[in-house]
Amino acid sequence: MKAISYDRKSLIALLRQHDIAPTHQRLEIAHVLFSRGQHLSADQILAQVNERHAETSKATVYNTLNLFCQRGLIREVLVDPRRVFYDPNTRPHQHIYNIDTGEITDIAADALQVTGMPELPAGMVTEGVDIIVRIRNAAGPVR
Amino acid sequence: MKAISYDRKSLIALLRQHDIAPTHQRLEIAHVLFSRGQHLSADQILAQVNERHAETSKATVYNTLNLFCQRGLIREVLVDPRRVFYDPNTRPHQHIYNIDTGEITDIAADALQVTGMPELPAGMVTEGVDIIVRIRNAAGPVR
DNA sequence: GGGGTAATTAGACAATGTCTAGATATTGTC
DNA sequence: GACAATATCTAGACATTGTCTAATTACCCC
Repeated sequence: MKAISYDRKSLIALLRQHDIAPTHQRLEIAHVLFSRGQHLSADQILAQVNERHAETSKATVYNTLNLFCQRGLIREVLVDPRRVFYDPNTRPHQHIYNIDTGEITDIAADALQVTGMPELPAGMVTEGVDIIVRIRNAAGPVR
Repeated sequence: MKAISYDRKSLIALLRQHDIAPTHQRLEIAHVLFSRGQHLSADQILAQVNERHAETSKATVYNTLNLFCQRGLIREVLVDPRRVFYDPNTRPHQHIYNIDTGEITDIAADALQVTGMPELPAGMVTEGVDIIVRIRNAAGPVR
């Protein structure tokens, strides 16, 4: 990750760059996502935003995450059928998913290369290629 | 797809090969999956199995799909955060997902090649590599 | 055919995410 | 700053997908 300082001003600028009005709640949510740089679920974000004082509702967290996705500020990661994770890193990269622990790790895009992409039907364009490498402990899950 | 006839006897043999007792409900569910060779959600399978006469409960459909997955008879496909799709083709291959229509198409495994897999942490093994190519209509979604 | 085990069932429950209508905040204009 | 217009936020109802439980039913083997 490039070293970016995510103070209040940087976050406001970041939202403005993506045509998002920087409200208090949106800044709180952006702060949680970008300061940790981790892959978090809506639930985890809701909990962290309201850690000290309850100040953001569930609806706002979901609305905001969907808005951030639409505007290209963050990305969805679909690895666990039970919930969506959100990735503050939108530069091209792929993911390793530990099916025992649930841990998600990045793979740099320049490491992984895909060749042999088939022709798409006429009029279709590629929106993105998601790669998930599922790993587990060789000895089996810890019980 | 290899041409396989999925009559009752073949399906019974298929389940037995995977250590699954061939009950009436399991055969119905296997029939829906293998005769169409499509990617179906639990809901779609439940509806198709009970199309003529209601004979299989929701719980059984979910239990059976999970059992089939565990025993390697079918595979989960995670492309839509709202529901899991099940793929009767377990040979190595990847998927194209049309984000406008929801359509899922196979890519033959020998077409797509991935190079540059990073080293895994000690004691970890790869369970599988899932690739999803998200496509859409170049002109934007039909409204 | 009887007894033991495995499978199935209806419906309650859980988790994640969406929607609605009313309240609150923000912004631009004077 | 005050106002109006617009955008955002909220609580809680709702929807959907999937799991669990306790009781019933089917299957299998002797």
